[in-house]
Amino acid sequence: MQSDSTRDRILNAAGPIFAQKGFKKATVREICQAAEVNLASVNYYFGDKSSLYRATLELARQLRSQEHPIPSFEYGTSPEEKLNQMIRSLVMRLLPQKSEPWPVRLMMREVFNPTEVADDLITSYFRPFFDSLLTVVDDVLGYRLNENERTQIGMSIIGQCLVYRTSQAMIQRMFTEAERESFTADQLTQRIHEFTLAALKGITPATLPETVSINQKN
Amino acid sequence: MQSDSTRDRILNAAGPIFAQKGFKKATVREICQAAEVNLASVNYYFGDKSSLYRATLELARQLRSQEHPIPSFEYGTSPEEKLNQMIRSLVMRLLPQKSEPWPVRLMMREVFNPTEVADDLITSYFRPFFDSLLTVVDDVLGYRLNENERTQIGMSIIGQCLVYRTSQAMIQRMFTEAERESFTADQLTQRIHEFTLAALKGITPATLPETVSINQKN
DNA sequence: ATTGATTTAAAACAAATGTTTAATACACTT
DNA sequence: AAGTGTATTAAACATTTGTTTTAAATCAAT
Repeated sequence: MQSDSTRDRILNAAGPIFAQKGFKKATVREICQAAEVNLASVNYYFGDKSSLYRATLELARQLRSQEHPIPSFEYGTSPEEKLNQMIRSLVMRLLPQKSEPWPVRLMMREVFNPTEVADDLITSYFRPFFDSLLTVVDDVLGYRLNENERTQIGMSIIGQCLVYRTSQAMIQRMFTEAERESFTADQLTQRIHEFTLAALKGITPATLPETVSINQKN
Repeated sequence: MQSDSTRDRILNAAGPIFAQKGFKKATVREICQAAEVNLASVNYYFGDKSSLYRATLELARQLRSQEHPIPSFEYGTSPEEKLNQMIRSLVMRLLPQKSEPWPVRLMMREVFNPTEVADDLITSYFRPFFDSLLTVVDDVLGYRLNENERTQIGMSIIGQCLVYRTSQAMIQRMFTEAERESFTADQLTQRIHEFTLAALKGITPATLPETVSINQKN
């Protein structure tokens, strides 16, 4: 199938444009011009603009998931080290890089300004990560908090990481370039890890039904 | 001047619509219909759509700033209590409420998806809050961290609060309605406060003049 | 090479939308 | 009451943009 050439050119051109401008602001003409194909090609190959968007998002997920899987830990990894890896994984995904791959940006856009494709993306991509993170929290604590507190602590952790993406605009305007350059993945990972670890160590389980000890202990 | 009537009707109608749909998706026709004025009135009174948007944002800021000033503390307030109040202030502003006032939503939209009016909004509205928060952090610690760490700890705190707004879509899809209902301002304030306080207490300052990382591997 | 399907190309179409115009109504002054 | 400046209205205009059409070109198989 040599259709590959044109169809793929559209897909590859649409990715960065959708990622940068979003579904509404990106125009079919713009995409076709970037792909150097005729205006009608989008409708020919994808039916309409929406379907092209879905196809682009699907491609993004494929490219991305094989690149940044949820961390899997080797036997013997300490809970603290697991937590560190989870945080690093989050920060690495979220931190806006110089040449940020468009799949990341597109998926982020979809998550924070969902159209209608977001459901699947979240349940199959973020939810598992979140659950995995909570398990690590259990590990660090040595016991499992009640659901409510457990969830909100998870939110506190990802909140610390997310803010560096969601508030990009704010950061850009609140800090000098020099300050911003210190926001490296390594440094942020370390700081968030330290902050979180200290918080977990110091937490007194607010609601104490008999906190059941879980996993390997015992 | 009975023009007041029409001009104000436009402004008041534009507020909620811009807040909900953003500048691009909100249409002049829609606004005029809601205001029950003629289509041409927007251009007659404001020149063009952009100017109307700016006027709306200006109104939003006026309405809002007199309602939620930065907390000022009475003499004798403990550092911990100050921190609690700052966090509460943030959470209250950020938590999506059932009947959320449109000025909040509009300003949030502008902050996270800035058009070009955002600069002023951030420097005059958020930056002072952030500085104030950092001062409270100094108080709680009893000393002042180096700029870098101090800033990033501030980010960790506001990140915990911001996430409940920026990730609304994610939250809606990751948690059941019952779980979400436990995300009350009071409870979140308490949790974030506890988490943050524990983190601050447990932090080992890397504030020595030389930036020596103290990551003690275990 | 012929034929039939597929792909590309240019133009046209239709709907949405910001803006302008030109006529009319209104209120207030003289 | 006439006049004048302001406010309102309906219609038109111009542009953008997603989509469709129709014809030409290309390719693969017989």
